[in-house]
Amino acid sequence: MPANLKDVAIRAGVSVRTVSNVVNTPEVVAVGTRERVQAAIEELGYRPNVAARALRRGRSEVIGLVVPEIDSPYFAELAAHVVRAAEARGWTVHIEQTDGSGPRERQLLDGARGQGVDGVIFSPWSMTADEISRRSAAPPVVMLGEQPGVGTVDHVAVDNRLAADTATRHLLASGRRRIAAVGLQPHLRNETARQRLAGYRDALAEAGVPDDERLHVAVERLHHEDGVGAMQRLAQLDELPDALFCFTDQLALGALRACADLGLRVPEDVALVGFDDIEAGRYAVPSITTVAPDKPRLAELVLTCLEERMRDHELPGRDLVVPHRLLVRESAPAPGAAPGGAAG
Amino acid sequence: MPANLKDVAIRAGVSVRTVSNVVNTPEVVAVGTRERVQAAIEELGYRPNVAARALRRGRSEVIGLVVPEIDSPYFAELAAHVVRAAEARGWTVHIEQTDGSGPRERQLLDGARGQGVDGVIFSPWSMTADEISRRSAAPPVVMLGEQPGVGTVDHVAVDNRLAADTATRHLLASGRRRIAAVGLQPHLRNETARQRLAGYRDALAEAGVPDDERLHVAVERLHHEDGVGAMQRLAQLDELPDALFCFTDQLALGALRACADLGLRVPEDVALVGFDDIEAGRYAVPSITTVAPDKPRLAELVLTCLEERMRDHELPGRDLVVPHRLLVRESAPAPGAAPGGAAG
DNA sequence: CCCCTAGTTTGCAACGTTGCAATGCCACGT
DNA sequence: ACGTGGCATTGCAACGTTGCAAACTAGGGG
Repeated sequence: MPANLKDVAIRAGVSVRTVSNVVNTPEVVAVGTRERVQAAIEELGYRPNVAARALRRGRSEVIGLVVPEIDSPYFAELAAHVVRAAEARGWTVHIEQTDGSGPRERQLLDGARGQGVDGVIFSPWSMTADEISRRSAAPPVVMLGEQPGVGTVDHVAVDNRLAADTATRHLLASGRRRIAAVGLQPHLRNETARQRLAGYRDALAEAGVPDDERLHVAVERLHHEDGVGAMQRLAQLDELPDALFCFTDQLALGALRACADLGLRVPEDVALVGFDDIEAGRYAVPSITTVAPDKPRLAELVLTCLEERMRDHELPGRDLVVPHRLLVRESAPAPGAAPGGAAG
Repeated sequence: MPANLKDVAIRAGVSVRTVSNVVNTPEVVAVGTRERVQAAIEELGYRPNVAARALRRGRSEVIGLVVPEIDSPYFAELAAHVVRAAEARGWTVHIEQTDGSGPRERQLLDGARGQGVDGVIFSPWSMTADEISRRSAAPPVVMLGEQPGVGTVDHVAVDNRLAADTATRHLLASGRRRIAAVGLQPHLRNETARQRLAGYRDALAEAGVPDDERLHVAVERLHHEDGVGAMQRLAQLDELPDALFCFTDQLALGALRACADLGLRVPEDVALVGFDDIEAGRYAVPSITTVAPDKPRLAELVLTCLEERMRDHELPGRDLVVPHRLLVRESAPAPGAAPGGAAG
């Protein structure tokens, strides 16, 4: 049985309340008493019971991180930052996986709310902001990823449309004209993918390059294997694409693998741009040119957002943008660059 | 304010206790009452308060997963399995990162214990089983990774020595003789690395190949960049190695990248074997031959272990082995295999 | 010598839930 | 009509903590 306040109180010869004060507001306790109590705490190895504390205080100091899959490198890297940033605030992080399924997202969001977390970071693939807003009350929610319209929920994301535009322009600038867009998920209400497609179209339109729908490749998920499949399908077109804008680095890495199998050289025959800047993309051969969201900033911003909402539950929905930059690497080098050279 | 049992009780015209019964043991409640109460629960959107429940029951249904870094693909993949397996048991998972630092491991292990988790899955890089055993009591701990001796704590791992032996034999069988071992971490008490080195030596000894210490490469961490550095250092030896046994796939991927930069062909000039079977290794060019632990089984086993220990806190420390297999892929093909072909 | 103040310490109640054991109710058998 | 047994429901207390406000102590001024 772990020691509780009472045990410590008896040992130190003070009241339970005083021990609680030593733990929570040591400055109001006389030095002598404080030391005596602290000694008793050490001796008994006392740790506050978080359940009791949460019950009494009405706060658990736990937040939920609800993502489609924690083993996708992007989410894993993000989670690492979130956990660190949470720790700096004295919070711990619950992880839940939705696999991107709508029912599961709904269930978890409802579940997580009763689950005694103080806030939820939610990365939806199927649910829209609207739907989420409607499930009112309880712990504040901050969404990852863009959303159409402004609900009552905050959302934090890079400017996907602009980023996709930048990425596509980069390919256009190096002379590519048949640029495929890989990563649409029409079976999900994936607003992020839509924004990226929109940005891709912006760039094509601006450059006067026709938007050939045969170059839009839908995928089931966003894993390596989907990238392989996408490239294989593209290879069957009458005319090969000369570049791929992949909506995630994992897709790009899959496409890269498929290119190798198809005997296509990257970037000579096909250039590749990815999204997310996952670690593996930096070390691939060739290294993957990618759009890098500022992940530490993203994590920090999301937590700040939650923090503010915990203080004031009535805040209106906000729409926060995280900076990003295009990291030009080997799979889609700068316009006139000489071939070869190390990763960025 | 979320509804509580009392609100529901009033609405349904029954006692608080009956509502509690409906929630926990519906079979003891008369059908009519049950339906009335369930309706009230729906209407008020009642969710049990987990803090109160945990306080009263003495169990939180939360387990802690303490790993060095959640963004390492191996741990991310493992976490995904652990979360899924936990969910099947109605548990949620807290994630904590130690960065492999000893003090931090100690702190978290102690912290997590007071933190109201029912059990801890702990993946140490610095602490030994001995040390962990000594920090007695409170929630049960199951360790990931091998440990010397048998403490009072369970540990679950693949047979690293055997696996390393198999991997090294594979390289020897294909004619390699100067095989480097990459991934020692002498600055940590990393027993896993030691076991892998031991297995590597077993294989060399058996084959009568001298164990050249210059081919043992220590690394700071186990990331891609460490693999790059290791390969670079190996390239400066008088005589190049003709194979690398890397203790993680990330190291192997880093080495692969370095080989490309050094103009070394894989596997023709240098063969690579990794460990962990992370997704990225399956799609690399060439794909990485690797030792694959059965991760789903590992997760399942760890949770079963915890479950048993929750029931009986006095169980002796156990030493559980998870199956593994060598996946032969392109970076170190089978002995007489023709070059080329797809990943496994 | 007493009162007041500031500085410490304390008791009580409550957070929402569930274990325990008691109570109430009804139908059945005698 | 009455006792009995079984099912359904209930009240009380407690889990460990902290908010609140009261109580106590000592020191200084009147």
